[in-house]
Amino acid sequence: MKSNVKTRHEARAKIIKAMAHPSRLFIIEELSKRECCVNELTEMIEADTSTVSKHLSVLKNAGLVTDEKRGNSIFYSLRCPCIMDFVSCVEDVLSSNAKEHIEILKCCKG
Amino acid sequence: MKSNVKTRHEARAKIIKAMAHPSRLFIIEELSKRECCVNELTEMIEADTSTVSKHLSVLKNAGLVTDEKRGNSIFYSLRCPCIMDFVSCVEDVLSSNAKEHIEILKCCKG
DNA sequence: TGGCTATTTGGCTATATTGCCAAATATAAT
DNA sequence: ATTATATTTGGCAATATAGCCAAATAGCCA
Repeated sequence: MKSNVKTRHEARAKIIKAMAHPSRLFIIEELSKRECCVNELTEMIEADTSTVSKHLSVLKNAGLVTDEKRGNSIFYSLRCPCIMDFVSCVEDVLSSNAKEHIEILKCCKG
Repeated sequence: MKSNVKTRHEARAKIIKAMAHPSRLFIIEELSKRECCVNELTEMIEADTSTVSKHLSVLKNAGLVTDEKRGNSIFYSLRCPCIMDFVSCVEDVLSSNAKEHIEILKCCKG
């Protein structure tokens, strides 16, 4: 693979990898509705605060979210709303998978 | 997090995780142009055949690609072309990141 | 100042992923 | 049948990730 092509895909993979976790997808979905602080997300996810904080830092590092300190809290928000379009594409794959499984079941039954 | 919400995000994460690797993104991009067999992809990627084969099985397992045996080879193709729309969203994030870095540099220079 | 709340960081263990090699399998061609 | 070609599988070592606890940090308020 040519070096510049490799670099391009590494950059993309970095961002996609940041999304590739259930809790982080949950966070992305919540932030697409409204900005949230760490505490709010922690309560929703029901994990350790430090764990959620680390997830947020992964997302921030990838450039998917931004944070803003206001009063006592830090509010996170989604940086590129187009991310949610992607989630809908993932849903397409999922339903496509489900259809195929149903087809396979039909075939088994004969 | 409610159990059904958790399940939904786990399913999504599984698919996204399958995309989250430079070589697999390269494969997805190539397959979006035309179907390819393992050998072709192996030559392009310049890795061990077994490595590429395993990447393909990850993609297949997630339902992102299908394979079809023809003659001596197995041809892989992309199952949901909308995946490429997502890649363009990732590009948005990347260029948005780049812009921000440039802004930061400007600020430093004063 | 000193305590309070919100968040991040360090450290650790458990688990998952990657990529190579060698070996197994499958199919085509001679 | 034997050989050659294409692909997958098993095994292993190196590396990366996840999540918890404890401790550190930062800003607010009395």
